[in-house]
Amino acid sequence: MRLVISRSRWSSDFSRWFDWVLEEAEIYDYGRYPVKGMGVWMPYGFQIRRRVIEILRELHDRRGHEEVLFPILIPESMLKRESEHIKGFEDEVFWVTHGGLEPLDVKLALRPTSETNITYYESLWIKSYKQLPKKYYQIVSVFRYETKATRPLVRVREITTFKEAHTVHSSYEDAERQVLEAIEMYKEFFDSLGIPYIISRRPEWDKFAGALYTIAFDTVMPDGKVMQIGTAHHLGQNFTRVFDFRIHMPDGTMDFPWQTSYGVSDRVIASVISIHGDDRGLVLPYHIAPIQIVIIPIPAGGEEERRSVQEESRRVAARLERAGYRVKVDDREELRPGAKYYYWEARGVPLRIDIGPEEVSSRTYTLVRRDTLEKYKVSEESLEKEVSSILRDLNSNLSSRAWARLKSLVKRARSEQEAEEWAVEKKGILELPWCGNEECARKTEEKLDAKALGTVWPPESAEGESCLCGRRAVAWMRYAKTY
RNA sequence: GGGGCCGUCGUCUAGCCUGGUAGGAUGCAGGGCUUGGGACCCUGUGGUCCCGGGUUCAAAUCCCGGCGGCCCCA
Repeated sequence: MRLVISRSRWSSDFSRWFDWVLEEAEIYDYGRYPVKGMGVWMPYGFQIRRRVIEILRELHDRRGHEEVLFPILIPESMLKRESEHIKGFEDEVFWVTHGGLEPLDVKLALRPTSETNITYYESLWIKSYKQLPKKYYQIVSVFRYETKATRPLVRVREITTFKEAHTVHSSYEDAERQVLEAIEMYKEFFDSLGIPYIISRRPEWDKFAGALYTIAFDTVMPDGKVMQIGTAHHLGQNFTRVFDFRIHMPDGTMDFPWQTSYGVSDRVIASVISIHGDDRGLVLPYHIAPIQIVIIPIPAGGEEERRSVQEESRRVAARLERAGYRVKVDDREELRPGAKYYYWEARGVPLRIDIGPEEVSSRTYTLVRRDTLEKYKVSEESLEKEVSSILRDLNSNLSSRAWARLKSLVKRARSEQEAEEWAVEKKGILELPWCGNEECARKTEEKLDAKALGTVWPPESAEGESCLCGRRAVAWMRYAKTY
């Protein structure tokens, strides 16, 4: 029997596919909790999440970031200190207004993000340029009172996995260097998960509330819509000024230091699930898979054969565990092998090993990789070598398949006609020459019924091109339907 | 922000229009028979019909409000 992978439901009915896979693979139980926009991480999903978080920790620690943990409640006066910041968030803050039966005299916000309370503490801890640069991060829940339709992991009211980094610097330039480091870190992070991305400088009117500028990572989901998966902000002195956070500078003066912040969220997990999946369910890169190898004993034949299949399965499991893999023998007697194949395929286990009387007598194993469903006959001696090479190949295949898809969905157009052709389907990202005027981009947004993501980053001049308005273009502006 | 659809065992769903015994499938548990791509048979288990109010002799069903989910448009 020849098995082929199919991705028709995955691409044409993505929304339902996504809900289905979260439930079927026991990742995130959404829609039953009696508070809108909140869900429950189930054990299997939690393990995936934990491994993704560990990658983030390792990355930040290695680059000199220190993990901290700030309170979840922020007093109103503190959150409102920076006026642009609060303007950007005020319509989506959850407020704690009572303690028991008593109304509080100071309202407390459930943090939507932590620039304010962290800056306040930095101002207490940091007195001199000699302490800089300083890089903190925390991985916490943040809350946003979403009024639009919510979606599991993508648009929720409790973002349960918010990695926010906050840094302090003695100059504008050093903070800018930090934004570049953040971009390098996120590239490394998304590359390790095989998630393809494009990097844009968000338009002025869509930057983070309180930032000088925002650099964003976006990816394209199976339905062709674009999702923001990471951002890095140069905060300038906006927050340090309002918290009167001044330090001793090398020249003996006192001045406000410069800051950056950058974050990723649950959406990373949503995208790793979505981008690599297929009609059978999840396909997980092996380093984040809770179970990397599942062994299915095929208990055919007589008593004798069945026992030797059992023993061989356990022996192989032990052997692979010694080699460092997370292995599971599915010896449930109530399910037949076929049902187990579907079960583990839905959960995205990267590699399956079938062991039946045939394998035992021929001293071979049958390996089936999840991404392509290809079968390999492997000799007893070469087991570890083959497993390792298949798993590495699976990861790189996931990545290149995803990158190829993303690249095919980024289109550069030069005329209104080409732009209109794109707008028929609106799949992926459209790049157009842009004159630099907000009004012009706004009009194009309206015309295309798409959102301006920002300009190509690193900056690429659009010399010789002209904007749709006829003026000389200065940059490439990206447009897309977004989540 | 605007519009539409929907909420019944863990899950999917019938019943609702035309008010009167909540039924099926799947899952789960036990047993039998099987086991190389979702087997089958028997038995059992499982429901505050989303919540609150109203109408009625009687509400899953009709009406109002709330909560929650999905889809489309902006």
